[in-house]
Amino acid sequence: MVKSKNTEEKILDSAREIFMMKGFEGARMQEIADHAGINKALLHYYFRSKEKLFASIFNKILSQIGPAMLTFINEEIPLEVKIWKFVDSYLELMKKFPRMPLFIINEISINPERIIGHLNFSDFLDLRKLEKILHDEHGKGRIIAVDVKHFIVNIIGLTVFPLAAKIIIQRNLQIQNDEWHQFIEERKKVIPETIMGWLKNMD
Amino acid sequence: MVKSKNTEEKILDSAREIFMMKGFEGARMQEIADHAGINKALLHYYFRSKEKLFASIFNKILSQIGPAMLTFINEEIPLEVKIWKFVDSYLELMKKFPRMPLFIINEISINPERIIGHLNFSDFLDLRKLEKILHDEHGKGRIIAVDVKHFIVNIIGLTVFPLAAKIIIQRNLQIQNDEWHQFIEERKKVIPETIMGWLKNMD
DNA sequence: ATTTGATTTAACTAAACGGTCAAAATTAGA
DNA sequence: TCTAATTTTGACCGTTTAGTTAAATCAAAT
Repeated sequence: MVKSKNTEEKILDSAREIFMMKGFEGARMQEIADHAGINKALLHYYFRSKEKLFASIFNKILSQIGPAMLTFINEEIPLEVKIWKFVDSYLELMKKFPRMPLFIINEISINPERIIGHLNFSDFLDLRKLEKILHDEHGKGRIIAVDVKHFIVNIIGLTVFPLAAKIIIQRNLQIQNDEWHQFIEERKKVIPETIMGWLKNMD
Repeated sequence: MVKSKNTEEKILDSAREIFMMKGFEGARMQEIADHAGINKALLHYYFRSKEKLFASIFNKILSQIGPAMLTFINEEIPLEVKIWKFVDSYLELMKKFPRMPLFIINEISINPERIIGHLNFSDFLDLRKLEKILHDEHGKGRIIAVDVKHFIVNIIGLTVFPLAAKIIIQRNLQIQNDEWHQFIEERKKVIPETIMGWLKNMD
């Protein structure tokens, strides 16, 4: 006999929702149970502790991020298109779960021990390969020489920051809720332009 | 008769330390008291509640950020230098409190109501003025036409993200603790280069 | 229909937490 | 030195929290 798939899924969905909204410390098992429409005891019946429940949803989330951005690097397409594909797939993924980036960064920063082993994007982001691509492009005189670390931090920073700091940006740049989607769409153009402008800035 | 300045300062320092490390929900009044070397009752004697103590350090922190980055915009210096000055002053300020950016973004995102009124960088960042600068530079044919919103998000994203995601970046790009300082120094060059490359990318 | 195992519930526990209180200690002015 | 206000403390309180337990319900197989 299998534990009702429905109940387990309802729990995981609710846990993700509440944990993302309040963080590990701020989340309450009672609130997760309420949100799932079940008893608190049943919550502990499925996932023995808050820590284990958190680990379940956290692993699930992390395992979804990688593959969603994996594809672009191996395809035989121009560098600019690779960047666009990365930004596009990342921003599309985050439309469903806007709080995900900030949630992940924060929980890892506050409690790195809990995470060890889970998060290495080396699984889906081959540093050496990327380094080779940049090196080759530079060899062909197409781009300036850049450090792959700054290349990655630049792209991810430009992409992730506006999502993580959404509320602050909305408040200060006065972007209404209905304009936010448009702003994110614009970034799909702006980010590749920014990176390529940098790479091609050959004075 | 004045409340011992020493004790109040010790409390505020400890509170900032603990709150930044664990967040509002994760922080414990007992831990803050221990860190300050005082009794928990004394903590409540100085700051009546956890909320009020948190508000005190949060306001203090926010009021320090603005002015530290204020100066650059009004000076009669080239745009690139303005950007460099902003990045430099921001990164220097964050050397003392590396967890500050993530802390601020997270607490505001989780509980925006608590913050209302505190955070508007419109006090020190005049959007219209910046817009005029970009417009004039474009008029002189020096840069492409860009949206000031993306200009700001780009600069802040490139600057703040590596600080906020420090642990994740260190793990994945294999930057040791003693190399981190060097990496941040490098970003003072990379960020202005990235932005200016973008702005001057006139095909 | 009865049995067996999985699922769900209400009621409970122990510990941790923010906060209070009254008394003790300290400080500063008269 | 004495007094009065401020500062500091240990002991305490009520609530909230994650987690447990034992009984009840349900579903499927015999």
